[in-house]
Amino acid sequence: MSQVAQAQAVRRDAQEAILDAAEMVFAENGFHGATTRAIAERAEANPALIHYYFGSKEALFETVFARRSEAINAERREKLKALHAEGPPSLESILDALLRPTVALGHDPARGGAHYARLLVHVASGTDERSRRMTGERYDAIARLFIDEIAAAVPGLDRQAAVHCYLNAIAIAISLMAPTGRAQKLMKGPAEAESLNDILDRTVRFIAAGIRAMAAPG
Amino acid sequence: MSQVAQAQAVRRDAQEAILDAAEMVFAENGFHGATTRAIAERAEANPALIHYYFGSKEALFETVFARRSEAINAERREKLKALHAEGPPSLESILDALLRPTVALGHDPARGGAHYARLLVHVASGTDERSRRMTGERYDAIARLFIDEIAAAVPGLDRQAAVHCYLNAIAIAISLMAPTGRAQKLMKGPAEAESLNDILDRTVRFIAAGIRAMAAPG
DNA sequence: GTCTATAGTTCGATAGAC
DNA sequence: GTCTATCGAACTATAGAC
Repeated sequence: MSQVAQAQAVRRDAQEAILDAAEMVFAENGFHGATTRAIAERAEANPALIHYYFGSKEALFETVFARRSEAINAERREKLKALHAEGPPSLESILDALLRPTVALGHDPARGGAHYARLLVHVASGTDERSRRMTGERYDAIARLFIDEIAAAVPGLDRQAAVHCYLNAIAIAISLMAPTGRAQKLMKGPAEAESLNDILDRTVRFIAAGIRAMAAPG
Repeated sequence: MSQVAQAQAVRRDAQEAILDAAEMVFAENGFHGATTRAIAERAEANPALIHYYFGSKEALFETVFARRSEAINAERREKLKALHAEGPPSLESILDALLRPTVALGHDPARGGAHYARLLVHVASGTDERSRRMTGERYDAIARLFIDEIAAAVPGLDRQAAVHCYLNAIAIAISLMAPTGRAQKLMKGPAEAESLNDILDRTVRFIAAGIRAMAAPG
């Protein structure tokens, strides 16, 4: 490796180290609860590098939020494509394609997205202007795609109802992304360990039944 | 009114003005995004009064969060009591009793709880230690009560499933508390205005169907 | 390209006058 | 009980050395 290539590798690693650290620190307490100092410290990088690479704390936040969104939505589209290759997909398989890429973030350590999952909870449930804009920019297109899929899979479901069904599904997905331990706390007896597939199966069954109930009149 | 009583009235109003202002400012950007200066400014009170009355920003935050929680849960218990006076309540009526007092906060201006609704979204969806503790302190008891009600209303639903059903219901309720306009944004055509009763009716129908699907095996 | 040092604000909290 | 004034710390961001 030439000296130039090595320098570029170091430089790229430093940027990614900052992004990884920022993902962790922003996940903990959101945008306002994080400090660029804490991010630089965790990245073992110089505080000034954050501004050199990203320009501002705000720009770093948006970069971190955007970084994994394309991979998530690409995975969703691939799953949809695979489903359609086998004929009209079932509502359950559509919901699995929608939920699995995000719920897995918090439950599948191999993916390394646990911190992004918590960050996504912050932004997706935020009511401030920035959160709404960022959510829209990265997730409105995929939302419309899945709303159309849901509407097509359930006869009698009009588009307005499909939108509400999609938002209900996402609301539940958000609550599953970042485990808070509240379920275990509310159980009376000892909680059984649940696999990702168990969680998705029961959740998809719940949402699918809810959606079909919205198609029936009255 | 005596001078003493008047002074006490003024003092009580100042405290409440700070609480009202804090509710608004904390609602906007959460705990870390709020400043005691902004709260004092909006309350038209002296910044030092916040520490005099409440001790710290942290204590003020917890006081604001707790202030409306008892009223919300008392309303839920009253609704449950009224339902039981007419025999075993239906699942739908139980869910209405659970959701209406919180969803109404954001949609019923007369209640004046729109800011608390947004604050509740922050805390209830937060994954940090303080959010989890505060949610547990104020809402775990009522959660266990409704989990028992749901389990009793749906034959074949075990307690573990009832806990998940409750959490799914709350996740959807949280998404409805603070309107973000995303539903309107995702509609293709012009959105029809929805009343609180319309929102609750369709949401209760969705959740009830989901819960009943969890009772059936497989 | 990466660092040190620090500017310029703004924060939560408090001391002390009245 | 309520105010003014301010402290010390922490913040984002940047200027300038290397």
